[in-house]
Amino acid sequence: MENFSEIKKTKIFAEISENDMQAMAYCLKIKFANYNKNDTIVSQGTPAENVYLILKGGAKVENIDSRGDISIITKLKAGGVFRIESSYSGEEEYSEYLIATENSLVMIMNRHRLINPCQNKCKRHDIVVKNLVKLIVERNAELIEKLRLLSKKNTREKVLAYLYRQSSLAGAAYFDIPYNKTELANYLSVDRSALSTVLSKLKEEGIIDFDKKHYHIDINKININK
Amino acid sequence: MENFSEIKKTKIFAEISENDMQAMAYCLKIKFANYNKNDTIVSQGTPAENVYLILKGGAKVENIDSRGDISIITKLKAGGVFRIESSYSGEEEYSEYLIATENSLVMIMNRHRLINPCQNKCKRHDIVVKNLVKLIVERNAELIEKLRLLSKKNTREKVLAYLYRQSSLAGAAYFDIPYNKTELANYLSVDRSALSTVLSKLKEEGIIDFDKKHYHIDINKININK
DNA sequence: TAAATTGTGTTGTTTTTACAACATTTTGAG
DNA sequence: CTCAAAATGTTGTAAAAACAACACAATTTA
Repeated sequence: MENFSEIKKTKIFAEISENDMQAMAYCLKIKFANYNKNDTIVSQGTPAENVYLILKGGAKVENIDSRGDISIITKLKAGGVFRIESSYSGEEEYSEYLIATENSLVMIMNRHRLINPCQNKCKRHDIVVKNLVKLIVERNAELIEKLRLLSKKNTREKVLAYLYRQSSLAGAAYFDIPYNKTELANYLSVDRSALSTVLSKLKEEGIIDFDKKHYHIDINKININK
Repeated sequence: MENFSEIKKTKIFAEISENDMQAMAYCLKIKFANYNKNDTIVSQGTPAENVYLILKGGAKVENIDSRGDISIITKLKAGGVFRIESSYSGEEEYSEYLIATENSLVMIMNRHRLINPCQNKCKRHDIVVKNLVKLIVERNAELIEKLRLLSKKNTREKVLAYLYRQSSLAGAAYFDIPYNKTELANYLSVDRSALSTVLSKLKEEGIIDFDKKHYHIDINKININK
């Protein structure tokens, strides 16, 4: 099957055989599309019909509010799914937009079919639904984590909480983050130059160090200069 | 069955008959507990084993960070479920705590049993699991909504976005919110007195009006004085 | 590789916030 | 109903953030 080598690497279809995937393709109204870097894959406000699975490349999910402020919701790598929760929700239009951050291959599936695939109650559908729910719950945990960040009352706390978290996830004091400074500012919902100032201050204090997207955090110093 | 009249009012067990509920009680290790106002129902940091369904009364979900700052996550009414997503996630301990805001009756269920109830693959379990997923997705939408609020860059925008949303949900320019001023400040992660100042200013400008938990918002004026 | 675009750090100014302290008002318990 | 506790609005001050403008560095792309 077309692109199956990528499909089987994703969490949502991990345990599905090529034959089963073939069978589901029609059922889920699967389509494939290629996008160039910076292409808009989904616009904010368009009717929510599909779920988008990144097979190759990467994309970022953003939201623009009535004031024109952009807020980065998250970044998706291969295997990531855009609006996965929309499969179960009744949302009528996408409240976010999706932009390719690299040249990408995307698999597009009908969101209704995904949870109620077809008449044949075959086992593969159960697996997909179960994986889907697992992904939604993971997304939920991510959202809670981000809420915890944004609840911090100043930029310094936000940055430290974010970096500490990334360090924990990486299991090391040295780690890479997926955002450049401008994007990090958007992600944390703070002004870019203010973020830059805070980062410089933290570096000067020896609490963190960074170069490009590569960071180091000295955990022992976090609580000392609070 | 004990408390069945309350149970059948909840979204999660809505379509379940009394007999089926009876049968599930053992399976889900159901227990009931009464709490007085301000009682702690679940402490932050305790091992995550159960899911808590409010049958009567109400409760609030809060989080306290390492700095001691309290942040109100949400308020639950009858039918609300605490840590519903924990049933599917691998979290080891509760990262939030739950406090009764009124005298409350709570149903406690084993989180693992809830999604993998028992050997008998009876239909009622499917229904519960489906409802569970629906609730998780709703929770997901709530989280996204709150993220949108906290992404606003100042208190005024946060307040207006919050009130506008509540007004939309109520379908009216006059509406009640579940929070008093102190709680609203925690919910929006801003200083209470700063919130008070902003609210007073908005009232003075004629954009909003309020008394206790009752609010009015003049939608036409929101974008004019931005 | 050169030119254009994007990213980054810095600085000064203005606005907003947090913080603290206080006087009232409201609420709730006994 | 009374009294203590909690909530609320206000104010002044200090800290922090947003904003804007700029120089330079890094990255793209033609």
